[in-house]
Amino acid sequence: MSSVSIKEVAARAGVSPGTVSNVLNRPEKVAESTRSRVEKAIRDLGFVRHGSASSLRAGHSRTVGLSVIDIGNPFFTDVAAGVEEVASERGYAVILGNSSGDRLKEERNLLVFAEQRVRGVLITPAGGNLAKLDQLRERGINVVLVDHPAERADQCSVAVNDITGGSLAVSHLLAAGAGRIAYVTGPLTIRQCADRLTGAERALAAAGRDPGQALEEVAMSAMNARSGQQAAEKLIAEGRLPDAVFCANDLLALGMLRGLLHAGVRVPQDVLLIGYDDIDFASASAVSLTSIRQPTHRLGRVATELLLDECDNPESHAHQQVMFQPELIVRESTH
Amino acid sequence: MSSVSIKEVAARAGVSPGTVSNVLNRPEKVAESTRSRVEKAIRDLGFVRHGSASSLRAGHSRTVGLSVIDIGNPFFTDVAAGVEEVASERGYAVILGNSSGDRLKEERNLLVFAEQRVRGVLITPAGGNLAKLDQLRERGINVVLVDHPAERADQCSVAVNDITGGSLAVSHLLAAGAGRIAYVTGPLTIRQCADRLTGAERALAAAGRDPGQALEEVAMSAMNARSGQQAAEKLIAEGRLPDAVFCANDLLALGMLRGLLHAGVRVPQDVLLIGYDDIDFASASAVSLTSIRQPTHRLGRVATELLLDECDNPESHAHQQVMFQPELIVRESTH
DNA sequence: TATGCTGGTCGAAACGTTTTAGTCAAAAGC
DNA sequence: GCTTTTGACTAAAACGTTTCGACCAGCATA
Repeated sequence: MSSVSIKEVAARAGVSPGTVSNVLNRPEKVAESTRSRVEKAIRDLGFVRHGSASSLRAGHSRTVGLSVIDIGNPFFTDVAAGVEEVASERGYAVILGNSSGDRLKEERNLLVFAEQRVRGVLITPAGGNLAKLDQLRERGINVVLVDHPAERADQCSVAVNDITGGSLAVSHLLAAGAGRIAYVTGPLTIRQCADRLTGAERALAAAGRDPGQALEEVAMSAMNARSGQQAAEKLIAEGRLPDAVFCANDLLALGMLRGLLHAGVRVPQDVLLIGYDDIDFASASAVSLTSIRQPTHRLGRVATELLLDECDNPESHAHQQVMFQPELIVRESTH
Repeated sequence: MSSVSIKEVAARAGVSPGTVSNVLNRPEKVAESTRSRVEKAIRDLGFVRHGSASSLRAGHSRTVGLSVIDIGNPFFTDVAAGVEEVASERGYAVILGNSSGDRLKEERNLLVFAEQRVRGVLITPAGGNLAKLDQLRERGINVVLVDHPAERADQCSVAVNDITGGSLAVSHLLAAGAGRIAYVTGPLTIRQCADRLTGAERALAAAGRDPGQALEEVAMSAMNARSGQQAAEKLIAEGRLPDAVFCANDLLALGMLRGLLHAGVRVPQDVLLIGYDDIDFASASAVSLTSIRQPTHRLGRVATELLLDECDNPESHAHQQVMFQPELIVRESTH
């Protein structure tokens, strides 16, 4: 109820409001003695700066918006944790938006961000709203793309090379002796899924195989464990079990694993299995899962650092399109 | 850059700023013809209300703070998804804070929330900061406790009965023929862990067993899969494998499962296993996991509804301490 | 002694809304 | 036909900061 304002602090410390503001924002500008007097008044009165008033006058807030595709996916959760970490270190608050892959929902999130006059936006675009993002930029809100390489050079982005990832996975399967490989994926309209496929095909070509022969695509509509299990059942029912299965994410792979084991197919003896993302649960499954690790947490951290750098040093800031490299983590499922 | 204000909209529509504000906030108060004229001006100019200015003057923002203990835990993720859903429906933005179980970090989050003058706070307390929460309330910021029953009647809380949950788990194990049961848990200073133990003991007592005899506690410092596996290794090494294992959460249970299978112990033939939370991965593990389901998503939704009701209808609002009941989900691991 | 600096502080004008009291014309009540 | 009421709108005062020019004392320079 009783919100103490900067004026009351000023009165108690016997200075002007402007001086209190200086203590808050540029302590070095005010004399030691008055500073400590003001600080005491702040403590005594339990003063807390009014963020809205502050950002109204200052022209910018200390918040960033984060829009993710699926807060339930450990991949995004890890990213979010990294974002929150950096933002918190720098005194920024994170406004969370979950687009659920829905373009309209994502648009609503962006509107909320715009209303809050966030300092910047971190977004894994669900698709279709790239023009909206440019509008945000025109409004002076910086945008960093997360897990999505920027097409243009005038913006920052942070991503992981999915083509390399796909190659890593398939090369490993080939080295382990696989002949026919199934690629279990989500919709190929999802960039990540498509890129991983490209990588897989390149690895096959590099090994002298014909991708059209050696690789079978199994596209599911969702990318969760249920879909993975359905894919397993399908492969088994149709009697065309491959030597190895490459799943576009770990949730699919875990479902696949369960489906295979359930039908008495042994992993890795009968079928090799590799996932993608290396979520925590990948190592905890009954047959621990070989996977492609992405620096998820790092992704979130770097994206946020880039964003805040762009905010705090607008003229010295150089846009960067950071591309991380994925890493193969070998475990029981291909061993 | 070019932020259009309400004044410019007013000028273009040939009305006063106050009228534009009315169109925004109480459209029914303004005549049809002017309203549509103003709305057109808003669209033409791409006006977006300045949240800070709005909340400065109005005295309250349209944001809520959410402080969770571990954003990496699917339990909290599901809660957060529910929160985000309701908040978004009602036009509120969610400010996310991750306390990592750290009291200082939690305190920092609360400070950020206070600065942002959030309308309310949703928090799963990490411990020790309950006085700080009262301070928030004095400042007029409503607080709803999440997964933590309120001790006093003057506040809202949403929780799930962990005693019942513990009883459900152990009753089920007893019915399945278990004699000696191990309870693998995190620190018993965590309320949830302690309550689940209490429930377990009650179930034993109700079945005429002596809890001191039939139940062995194995307390680990962390509640993740790694700890679960360590617990399994410990039980096996010491040669005191029980008939059944009750884990205080699914992460522990998944680790336990892996540890047992790895050592050639069959689940459920040799040892029955039950977890807690029923996270998605529980059903996707190689031996699907019997677990205690909590209405996680619901928890988040109801907590947010309660909070926003308290904010929007301060006088008619009745504080509620909602207690949900957990549910036993039987799967292969006890079958 | 006059002049220019400098470090420290002050006062007041913003920032973009919301809200309250007030204006004014037209409709309604008697 | 006069007052009241109503409906639609306006003008201006807040809300709590930040920032900018002004100010002033003290000190060094000339």
